[in-house]
Amino acid sequence: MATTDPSLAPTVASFRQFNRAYTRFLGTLNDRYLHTDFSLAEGRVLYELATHRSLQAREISDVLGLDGGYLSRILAKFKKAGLVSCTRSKDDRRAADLRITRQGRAVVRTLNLRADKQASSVLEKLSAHQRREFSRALSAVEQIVFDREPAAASIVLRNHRPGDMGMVVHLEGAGYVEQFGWDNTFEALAARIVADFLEKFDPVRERCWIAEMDSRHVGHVFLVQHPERHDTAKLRLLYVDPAARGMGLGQKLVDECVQFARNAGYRKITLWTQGILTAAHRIYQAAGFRLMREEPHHSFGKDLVGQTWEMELV
Amino acid sequence: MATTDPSLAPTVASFRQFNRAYTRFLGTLNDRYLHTDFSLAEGRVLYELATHRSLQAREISDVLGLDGGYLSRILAKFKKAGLVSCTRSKDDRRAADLRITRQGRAVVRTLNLRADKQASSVLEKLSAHQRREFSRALSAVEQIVFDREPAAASIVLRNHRPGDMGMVVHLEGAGYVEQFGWDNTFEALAARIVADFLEKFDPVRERCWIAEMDSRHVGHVFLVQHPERHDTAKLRLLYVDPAARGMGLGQKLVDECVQFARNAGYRKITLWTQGILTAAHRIYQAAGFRLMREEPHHSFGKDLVGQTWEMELV
DNA sequence: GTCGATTAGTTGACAAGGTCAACTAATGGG
DNA sequence: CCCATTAGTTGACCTTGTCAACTAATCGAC
Repeated sequence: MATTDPSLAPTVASFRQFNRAYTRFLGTLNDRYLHTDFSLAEGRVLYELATHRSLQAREISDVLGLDGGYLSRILAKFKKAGLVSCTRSKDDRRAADLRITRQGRAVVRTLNLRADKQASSVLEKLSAHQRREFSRALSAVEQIVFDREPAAASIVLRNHRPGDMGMVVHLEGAGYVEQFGWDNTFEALAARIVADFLEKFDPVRERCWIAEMDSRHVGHVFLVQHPERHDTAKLRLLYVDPAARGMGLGQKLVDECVQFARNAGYRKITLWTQGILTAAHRIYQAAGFRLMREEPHHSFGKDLVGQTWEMELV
Repeated sequence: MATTDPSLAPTVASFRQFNRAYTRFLGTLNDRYLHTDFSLAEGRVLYELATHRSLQAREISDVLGLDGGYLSRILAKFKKAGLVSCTRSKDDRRAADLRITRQGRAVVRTLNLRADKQASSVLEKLSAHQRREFSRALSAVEQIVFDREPAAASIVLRNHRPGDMGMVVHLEGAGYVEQFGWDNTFEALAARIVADFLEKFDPVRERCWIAEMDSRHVGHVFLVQHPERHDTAKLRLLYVDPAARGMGLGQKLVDECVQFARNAGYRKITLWTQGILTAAHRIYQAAGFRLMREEPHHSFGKDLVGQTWEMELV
């Protein structure tokens, strides 16, 4: 029965401690649902009704996993209080179409207001930076605990802001070391690239895109002026975090670069990459790049094959 | 009633969503407490008894916030099952000293094992990197939601690893921009400093310390060889995150530097800082540095006063 | 069409978890 | 010594939620 990996132990311990503490926290939070006459289950039913034009009891009990009998009584209470109206369904005369009434909506508004105020009271003392950190942490926990597949739609591209270059170096450094066992001279290279980028940054001819998912930095790419040739752009530091793989993010980032380069008047884009980064090659190929040269070299503590890819812009 | 800051709204929304989801998660998690014959409350009482040699009912109900009558019944059940023994207290013959029995401990072990297994089942598919991220995220959430004062004891100093330099740049870049309104040329400078550090790193004469609190990077400092003078060390990039202020971390980091410099045979340590960083000055002063020179300069988008501090090592 | 299986919703019975107040017995301060 | 207080127990009761039996409508197969 050697089911549990012992190296997981510290994580398990903090996870359990967190769960204990959060159980207590949510207990007081949901205590007599925000000091109203509603139970948590009732609140959830009302919320469900408020977010749909019309529902049947069946659908509610399915979604919320409530016992049919229990739900029936909750709905009876709501009907009596005038919070929902109930008409026999046209299609199926066993079922009843439930709709929230004007009063029902008023109650939901009150509940929402209270819940918002309650949440704010915990969060109001946070600085803007802490707020971002907090959102990021919540989404990280959710993703792992609920095994949530992140939605591609929730990824936002934006330009760089202070602090971003550091994250770029961090992700590149930690990522390639973990995945390919490179040493930290690679991190040094990344740091130098971003330092150069910031210092010589020409907003008309150069750009950096940061991909964020729920405020978390999950990818990036740079397009910069080639140091020697004025009509050539260089694509650098393309990165997609493991948390956001398989969502076409790499392609999206490269496409942004190509489009920008075209608009900026470049005639050619070039990039340098490594032979082992096959996932990236597919992206470059799909975007229209072609492999021009390969040369072996020893860098980052490994024997690697450097590749130069190019793309002519029409 | 304009109590709530509107810019907090997105954070509040994700916080509430998280709470809803976590309520459900903990509900299934604690459902009939791990499929044993114990309720969650019973489990907590037993846990409390297992972690203390001897307790009185009063203490338990205080700590766990349980109703006295309810607790009494829970304890009656435990006594009947032989999980706790109960002797009238010597000091106060109203009260009873409760102790967990051998059988009781066996039950706790079983519960713990199950809880561990359950937690592992959520976490086992994580990579080492994700595990660290997860621990970090949990501790960030805890700190904000439970307003936990971090314990100075929980801060660990270690040397740099891959990914750390990026975090250094990130924290410096985001931190000084947020606090003092500097522009991102400062981040560029930080990136260049860490790139130089990694490339020329001499482990005998140079060092970087990373301060971690619950796996989160909350501070750092560098001690490097002075570029011109062989007998002089340079202290660079001292940083203490707002989350770890007031715990003497800055002092601890500087002291580490001084001690290392002494052991490495340096005769002098020098550092360059800015006039507005008064909190840091106190630390340097306390460590034995003296302000040598000041000169105004325009950098990072601001008018600043550069300061050179030095310390002779005996 | 019609018959049996299925489904929507309701209802009664009941169990688990938890609260409240009254009670006993011991303590402790004036 | 007396009265207010405290530790713990117990009975009454409430809320939440489950289960199974029930009615009424529907659906599919023949």
